[in-house]
Amino acid sequence: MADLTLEDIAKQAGVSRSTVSRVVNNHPNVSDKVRKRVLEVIESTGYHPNIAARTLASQRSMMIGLVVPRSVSSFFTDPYLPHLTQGIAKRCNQHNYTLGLFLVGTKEDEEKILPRVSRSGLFDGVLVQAGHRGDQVIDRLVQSTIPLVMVGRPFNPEGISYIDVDNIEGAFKAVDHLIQLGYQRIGTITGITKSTVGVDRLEGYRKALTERGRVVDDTLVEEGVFTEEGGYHAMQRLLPAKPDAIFAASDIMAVGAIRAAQEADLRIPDDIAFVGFDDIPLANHRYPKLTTIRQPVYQFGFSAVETLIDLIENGKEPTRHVMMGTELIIRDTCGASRRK
Amino acid sequence: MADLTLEDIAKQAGVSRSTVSRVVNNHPNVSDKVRKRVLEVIESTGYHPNIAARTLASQRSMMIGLVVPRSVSSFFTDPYLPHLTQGIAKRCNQHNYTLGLFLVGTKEDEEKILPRVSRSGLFDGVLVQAGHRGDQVIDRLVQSTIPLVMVGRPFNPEGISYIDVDNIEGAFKAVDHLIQLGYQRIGTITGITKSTVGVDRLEGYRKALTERGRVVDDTLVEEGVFTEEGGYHAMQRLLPAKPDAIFAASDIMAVGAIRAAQEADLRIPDDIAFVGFDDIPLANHRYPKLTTIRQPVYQFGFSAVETLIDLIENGKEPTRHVMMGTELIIRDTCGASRRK
DNA sequence: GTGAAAGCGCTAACAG
DNA sequence: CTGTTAGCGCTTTCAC
Repeated sequence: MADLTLEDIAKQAGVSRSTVSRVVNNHPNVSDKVRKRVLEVIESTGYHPNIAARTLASQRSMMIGLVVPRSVSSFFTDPYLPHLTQGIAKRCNQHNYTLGLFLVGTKEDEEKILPRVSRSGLFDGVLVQAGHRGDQVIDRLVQSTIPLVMVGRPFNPEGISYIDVDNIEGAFKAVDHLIQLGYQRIGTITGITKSTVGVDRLEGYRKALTERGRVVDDTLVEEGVFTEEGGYHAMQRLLPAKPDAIFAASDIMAVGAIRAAQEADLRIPDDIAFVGFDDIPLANHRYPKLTTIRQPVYQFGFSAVETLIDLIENGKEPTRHVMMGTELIIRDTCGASRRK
Repeated sequence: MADLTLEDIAKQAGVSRSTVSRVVNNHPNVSDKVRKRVLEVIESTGYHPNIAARTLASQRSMMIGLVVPRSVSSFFTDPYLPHLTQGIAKRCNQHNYTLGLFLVGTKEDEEKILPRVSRSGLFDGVLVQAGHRGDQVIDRLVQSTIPLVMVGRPFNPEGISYIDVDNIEGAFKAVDHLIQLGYQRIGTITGITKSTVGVDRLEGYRKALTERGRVVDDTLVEEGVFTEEGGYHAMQRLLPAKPDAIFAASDIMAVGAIRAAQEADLRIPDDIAFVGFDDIPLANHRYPKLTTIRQPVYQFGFSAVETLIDLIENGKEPTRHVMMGTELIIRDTCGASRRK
């Protein structure tokens, strides 16, 4: 049971260590007879290869790391990351990779984590969630030679593989929907504009208004951090401008914004409409239910893992960019059912 | 930069490999002079030890795994696990441990994950979130010889170290609070009673009623899964019994229950009061704000890691049991401010 | 198709 | 205090 080695199995099966190794690794050059015998011994003994030894000898660990930078503060506030992590974990399992998790909370964490993930050969590759412009961890990881895939477009994407949705287009759909419904004073709560998501969704908002011949009124634009409270406070700042509809750059901010509106005795969607972004489970579990732009977060995880494994096995060049689609999900807060 | 070995450093510093190893591992028997010289070479070359080699030679990987069983379905639905994971990750960093994440989603995952975590020597120990009675993963992990700490009390705790809160006492506090406020028909939405949390919080509910001379009315008790929808549906079943207060065994269920009550045109807390359990961030970001029992989830993570490292370094015997405190957080949904 | 042998990079006695 | 010497358990040429 405990601590069997290749040698032990070899002895019991009456073959050499190499042969057992070949069997374990599914190499072709083993006769069916021998293979069967070895497999039986392995089965009956419950042997499992020692991963550290295998890693040392093969220079492949079959482990990848997921790094969540410090500037991604919302790990347990927003279901986005848990959801992404699930997708990643699932795909790792399917490919027999083990997932290492690195949540960077402080400068101190940063120093401890970086060497462990970028050198030392323990990880074959790294997944990094995009964060704010200038995040140390991201920059330093990108500079290292380890295969790397970012989830979310970085500001400076040269030479970096990443997966993302078209945030401009997604935001465009949201705002255009509000325009079609006849709202006149459409405001937006942008995410942090130190992130590409924040910038892109704001641009989508602008683009929709402009293309429909509206003017962008800066008093209707407020920046918030990507949290419930961020949305709440941004909405409070927005209220004096009397918007009749809001596009919030994330569902969780939309939830906060709605709370602010409700506290100001506004009815939703009669007095003010909302569209969010993400389609988190809560969006469909609120009262009223949130109209939003769905992005396939779980699939991000799948795609990120696939891409990373591709990089590991086939080299980092050329750079891979995967773009995934978004979808407008119409529910109650946009007022579509009453307006049209 | 790339692929330096101990040998390289030794050569450059003019010492033996062992000496460099001693310096790297902070062994005492090295003269200050030599230590300094070696450290300089390490610094200037950017050398980092190869972890696989170290693991193989020392039989210690400095890695622990976190296993989330299949029966814990709410990984991205409830902030509990993300929060716990954060605490664990933080403590791992501080102790220079690397965290491996295993989310068991399907039977298939189970088969792939178990050998990777229980044998193969890759992990020095495992943290397991408690799940339902009879969960395969938990049982099989417990049977293996790997050091293991459960987060949450298992049904059969013999020989198993775990950390938990006193759920009976916590639920007691919640229900007693409602009793003190004068509510007469106090119902409860229990969690899944295939879990110890579910069982214990129900027992706390019963105990509070009984100790205050009330009778437990089974029509006021409904079981739900630990999700928003679970709470929503349980509440719908509870409504005909006309409760005037509800203790929900988790905040997320309370949120669902409140939605059901609101859809039935009940005002909160005037028509019906609510107390939850957990104190998730949302509890304080809802309108009205949720009265709840706070449990120190982040600290669970800390404590679990500490305990596991203790087990790894000092042996699994005797079994460790850590109990942490809960706290009643009074907000709006219990109606305390209006009643008293 | 199979075996022998040389490492992978490090730790840990054991000498000295 | 420092160096020498075995391994740790596996992969991977290279012969046969």
